[in-house]
Amino acid sequence: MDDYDPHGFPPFAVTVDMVVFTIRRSRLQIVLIRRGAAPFEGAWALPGGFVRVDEDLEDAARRELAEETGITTAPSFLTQLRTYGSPDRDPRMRVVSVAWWAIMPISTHPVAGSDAASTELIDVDDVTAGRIELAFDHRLIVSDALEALGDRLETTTLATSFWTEEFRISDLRRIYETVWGVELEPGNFQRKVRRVPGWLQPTGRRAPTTEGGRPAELFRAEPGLRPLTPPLRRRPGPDPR
Amino acid sequence: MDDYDPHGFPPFAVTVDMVVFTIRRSRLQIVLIRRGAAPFEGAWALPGGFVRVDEDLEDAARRELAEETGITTAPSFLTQLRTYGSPDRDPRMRVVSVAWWAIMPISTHPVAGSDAASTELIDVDDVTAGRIELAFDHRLIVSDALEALGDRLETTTLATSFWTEEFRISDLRRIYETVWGVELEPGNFQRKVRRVPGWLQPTGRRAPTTEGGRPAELFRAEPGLRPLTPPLRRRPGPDPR
DNA sequence: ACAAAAGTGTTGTACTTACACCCATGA
DNA sequence: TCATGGGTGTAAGTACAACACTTTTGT
Repeated sequence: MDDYDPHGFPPFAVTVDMVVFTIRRSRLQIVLIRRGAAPFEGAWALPGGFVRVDEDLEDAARRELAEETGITTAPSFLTQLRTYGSPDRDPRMRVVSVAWWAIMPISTHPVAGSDAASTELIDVDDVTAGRIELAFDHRLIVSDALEALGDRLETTTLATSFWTEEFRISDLRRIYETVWGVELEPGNFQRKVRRVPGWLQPTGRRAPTTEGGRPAELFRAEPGLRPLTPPLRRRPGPDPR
Repeated sequence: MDDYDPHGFPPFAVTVDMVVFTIRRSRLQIVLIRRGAAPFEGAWALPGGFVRVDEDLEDAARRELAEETGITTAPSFLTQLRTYGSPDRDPRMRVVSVAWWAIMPISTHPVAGSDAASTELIDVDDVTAGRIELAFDHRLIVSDALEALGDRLETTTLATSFWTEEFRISDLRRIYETVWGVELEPGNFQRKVRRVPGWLQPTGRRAPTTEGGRPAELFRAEPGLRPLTPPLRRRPGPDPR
């Protein structure tokens, strides 16, 4: 930084973009908004916007999420993804965007239909498969965020951040299946997550049986985030043909 | 981004900072420069500087590394770390810095003493332990980069990027030991890395024996980067007391 | 012969997948 | 009774750490 020049620095705009994951009807979804102005007017886009000059980047992410979507509950998890700054990513000017990803607890998904009329929850599959067009490089950002989420599920207790209330082990399993796009053995999954000391706290209650079958035990998640030892491996074990 | 305002956006400076790892005399080191101007004049700092207005972020990182350190060989690995943008991280103005980390091959470490007189290779330990003071939040950036490096060694074949030429398996083991700060069983390590198909390519040659002992086989690394299956786990296996 | 590093063998334990099987409920 | 999902048992295979042991060089 020897060539530092406080008065002649190039003019950059700095924005934040947010990928907010939630689960609805066993489907992994993200929060999107409809753009009201050019470019990409009418297209779907991630919530986000300008960072203020005295504002921390993470604060900006939280603020823009609340302002643009009407979501008032704080995400149960929020972390930086990476920064996207290709010179041509915005047709009008040079924009560097710091992307974040987050998890919204499931109990708070009256999101769609909130006061922000243009806010919707969209299936991640529809985005990654290209059935939904996103503005700017937002489709790439969503792919990267999905990758990061999948990685964190392997090594940390993050998955339970999708609930503030009770859940069944099969609910937890469906998170993993949805994010990883695989099917997991119910029995083996059960044992693995139960073995993690302290993660799943028994409530003593049982779920009402909905489609037949033995009622499931209900658990509450340990608060906070911890590394999983051993990790829940994504790849189906060793398979060196 | 509905409140997009091309003419009134807040004035941000965007910089890049680089953490460039290399190994010298079995010690993990990073490239640092001496600052020639205020603030932090005379202090150590990471190479880095302003992103140009039409320049890709990664290109800026490579350019600043070359300009500030005189290092002409391209790093064998370069990836984004994260972005640091606390409002008070630079006392003069609002700066958002996109941090990167990289690996320099060992054979190219005539770096210290190159034409950039202020460039030095410094032990990472001296930085993380606070024996060397760094400008701005650069000590935090180094810690985060070290963490990221350790993680990648677990799951990818990245470690061999430290060499362009031949190396011994014990050289490779010392990388892991240095970055993770642990001692590894030579025999077990040997088997694990040999088991990865394609990673270590035999050259048929043997190292001259330096301190006695059977001469080691010399290997060359497979080009590119691959996931390690199974990963080389950092934690000493399962140990649930 | 001895020291030292390279590399292999072996054993007991942990973890995994696959799949059989039992449990507890509603219809 | 049957269907269904919840949950446990079990066996074969993989990976692991620990450590003994053999190999191959220099002195």
